Amino acid sequence: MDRDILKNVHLFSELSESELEKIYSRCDLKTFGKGEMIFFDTEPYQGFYIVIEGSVKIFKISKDGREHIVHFIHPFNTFAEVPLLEQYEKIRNDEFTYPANAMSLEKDTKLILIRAGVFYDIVEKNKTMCLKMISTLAKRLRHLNVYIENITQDVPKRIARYILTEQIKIISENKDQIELPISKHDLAAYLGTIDETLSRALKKFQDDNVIEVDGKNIKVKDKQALVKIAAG
Amino acid sequence: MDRDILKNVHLFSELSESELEKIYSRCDLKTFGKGEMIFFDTEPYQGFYIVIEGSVKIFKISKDGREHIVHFIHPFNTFAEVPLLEQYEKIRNDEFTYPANAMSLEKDTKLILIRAGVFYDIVEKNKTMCLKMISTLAKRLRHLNVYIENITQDVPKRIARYILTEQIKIISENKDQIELPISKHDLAAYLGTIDETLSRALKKFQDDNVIEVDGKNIKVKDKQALVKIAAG
DNA sequence: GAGGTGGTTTGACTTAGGTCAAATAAGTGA
DNA sequence: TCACTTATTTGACCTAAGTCAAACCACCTC
Repeated sequence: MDRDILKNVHLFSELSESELEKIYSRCDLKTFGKGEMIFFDTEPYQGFYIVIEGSVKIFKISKDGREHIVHFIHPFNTFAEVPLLEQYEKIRNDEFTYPANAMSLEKDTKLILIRAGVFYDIVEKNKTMCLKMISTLAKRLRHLNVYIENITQDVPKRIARYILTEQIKIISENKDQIELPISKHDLAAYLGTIDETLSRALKKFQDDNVIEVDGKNIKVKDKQALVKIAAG
Repeated sequence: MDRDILKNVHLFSELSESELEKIYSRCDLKTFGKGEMIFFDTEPYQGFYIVIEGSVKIFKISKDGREHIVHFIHPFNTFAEVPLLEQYEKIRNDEFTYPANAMSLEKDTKLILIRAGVFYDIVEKNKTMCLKMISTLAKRLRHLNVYIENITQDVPKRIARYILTEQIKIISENKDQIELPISKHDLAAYLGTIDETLSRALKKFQDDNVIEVDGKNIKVKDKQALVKIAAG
């Protein structure tokens, strides 16, 4: 791994060369296969991760066995920083587990593990990083707020919202065609539902001529209708 | 208001006298009646609040008009800091609304409003405060995680969990008797359900001899059973 | 091309929990 | 204490979305 990769990580973008070097020399690079578990919510907390390549899902399993995906993490973003930060005041406490499970979604997901001690050393000396951390947390908080807002809505609404916000990314390239970046199973879990319900709802949209589904490809045929459903 | 009140606010607990003075001289004290709105999620962001007396609920209204309470805020805690922090990098941007609604829950809820500018001035010079902010956010994040975990469970489970965690506070005074700190309506909204469903579920618990309900007073008669339901 | 192995879809069935409407109980100010 | 508003409970009913079981499909590998 090239050390300069660390510069792409927003959290580290304003560190000095020597600080980067310090982190680089003390972090672990790990590679995971598709579907491989990165950690369980039962295991002791070691530190947080940065995605370099591939993607990761963060999820919880409810007692009835259903999976609920809370985040997808893409390259240069971090995950599992929260226990670290929450513990800040009782620094270096050992008995702490991860708050959720994490699984690799792609064949060669490359991650960097930053151990708690390394992080504390840096953050204590670096206010900019501290502020960035705050900003990251705030964004995550907002994300969870949206998530909560969504799961209180019905499934078609959640799907419509998902498609519309996904589409925003694509529309900038002038297309009404989007490609799901994840499997339908993961999408269902992310939307807080199950495969069957998602499948049926998509079919209904198709029957109503709102979208056209072909595998992972979705073509929006009636954006107005979709917006209306999403707004509910 | 006494200036020393600010010392009770965890976020400010390690500020110097002069810093406290600066905040004190530049903040607004506001009083709200029960049920009075503090802000709507449509109005421009002004700054964050600190509860001095009384309590506050933070909630969202879904399009079908249902209310979902996300937080209850009690004395010496802050709320609505997130937009402030998220904006940190584009400091002092004006066009921003509150992410949710806030309403006073008691007759004389006293709040302090800290405007964005004041906060930025302080935090930029004070690393401890920065770290505390991180820790606050991290805790809030965890709270939301629990919240999400809960709303994916069925209503009886959510109630059981609520009772058990509420009871923890009381048990320290050796009681199996708890008193709901909020109305049943608010409890229902907090548990992500409606009054009727909450009522029926409580009745069921009572019929099953798990608890005894008398207005806001709940007596736990069979803690084992409750634990079992909560764990489910 | 046969046989796997996930991912996805369909159908038949069940149910938690929502809606609507109305009765009761509690709380509050004059 | 009365009158009136607000909170809580109850009953009858309905529906979104979950379960279970089975079929289908699209890639892979051998």
